[in-house]
Amino acid sequence: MIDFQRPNIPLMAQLSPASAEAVQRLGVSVKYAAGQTIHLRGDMKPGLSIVLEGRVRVGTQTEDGTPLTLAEFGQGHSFGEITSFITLPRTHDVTAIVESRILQLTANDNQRLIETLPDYAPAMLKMLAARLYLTLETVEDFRQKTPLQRLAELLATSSSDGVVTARQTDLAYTIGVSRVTVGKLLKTLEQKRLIKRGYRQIVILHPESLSAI
Amino acid sequence: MIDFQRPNIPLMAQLSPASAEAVQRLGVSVKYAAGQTIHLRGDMKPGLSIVLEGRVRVGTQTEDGTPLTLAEFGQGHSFGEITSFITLPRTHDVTAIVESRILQLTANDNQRLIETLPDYAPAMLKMLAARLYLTLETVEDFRQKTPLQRLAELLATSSSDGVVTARQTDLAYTIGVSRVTVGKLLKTLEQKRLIKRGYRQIVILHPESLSAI
DNA sequence: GTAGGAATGCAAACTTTTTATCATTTTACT
DNA sequence: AGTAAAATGATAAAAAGTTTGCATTCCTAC
Repeated sequence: MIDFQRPNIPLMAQLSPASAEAVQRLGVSVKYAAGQTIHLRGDMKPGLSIVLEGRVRVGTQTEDGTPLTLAEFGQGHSFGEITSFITLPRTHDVTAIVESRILQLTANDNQRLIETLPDYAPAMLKMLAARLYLTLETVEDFRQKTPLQRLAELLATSSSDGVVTARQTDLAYTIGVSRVTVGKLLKTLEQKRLIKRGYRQIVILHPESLSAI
Repeated sequence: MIDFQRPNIPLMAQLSPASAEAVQRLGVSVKYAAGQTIHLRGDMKPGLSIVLEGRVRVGTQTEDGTPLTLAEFGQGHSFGEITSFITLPRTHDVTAIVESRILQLTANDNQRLIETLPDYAPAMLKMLAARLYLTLETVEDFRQKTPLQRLAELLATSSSDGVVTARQTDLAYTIGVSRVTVGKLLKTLEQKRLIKRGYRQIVILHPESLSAI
């Protein structure tokens, strides 16, 4: 097994303490209440955001407006990088899970940081490259893997302390199948004693076997 | 209809003529014969490549080794950016379609360009952001759209002069279904007079209706 | 602590996709 | 020009996934 670099890097962790502080001085810190929307898919408001405190949920909605969760970001993680470099609509909804402080940087702020902080552009490039890599792998998974494999991988990678806290509806959306199918797949995984189904949560009993599917 | 920036930008087109020349001076130009492999999925050889002349094919292989085409890149386009920023294996195979000259830049070269050319990092950031955007949209398409919609979109976006030159096997792999399904879908599109099926090619009769599916 | 909403479990009917084959057409190569 | 390989067209049977519907369980907010 080759020891790859972990391709999931918080932007702030890549910066020197001095640079991280310069970033915080330039941006505007905004407080969001639990559940509050930070921005919506389709918004044309450009800018980079960094989670200073708290936790945010990245997702979309169904046509009928039901929110769906795709991922969560904690402290030090950034989002909205794309819109700070190129004029494009937001790809996802972002809402605060708990009360959170988000550092907001305009495209101009971002430009200035690139010019003034020598380690900023490299950190951003590395982060974007890592995110692109993960996204490309996701596409390959959709092409080549079965829903069961995608589900097993999702559970294995998104568990913390052996527990995945998510609705089946969200798991379903993430791997691109219906909720009913996720229900069936979870049942087969449970019958194989790899997981245990619960309300809004899955307990991972055997992570290695899950990843191996 | 909002006029988005086209998110498919050749790196070299983003650089000033002087910078483009500096890039060429630093890298090594390698000539590849038609059909020759430039690198393979899984390779751990890092580095950025730029197509100076010719055309390359990006793809993968099935387990039995049959090559599959996902995309083609022409002059000015770059590939392998990810590996020049972070130590990760290649995500795709790349081969020359026709005799091509490829500029090879090591991770160190790349680093030096970031430090010395003021417009290099911004160009690279913009390109990576654009590519990430397209890839995220691809993931969303897999989640939300039907194979027919994915096929129609693929045909609409990858036609040049109203013709898409590709095997059904490649179209199938790209949209994540079997060749038989692509055959059926193409048949229904033909019956709707939106396309015309041919050997190794699809003629687009009505691009607007295709995009509208 | 209870009511109402949210999430899950499950079954049946239906639709879509895959797999497996095979004939036919087109192309590439000698 | 003739032949072998490659690609396409098509079909049937099997498998997988979706939709619909409903019962049950769990949780949250009065």
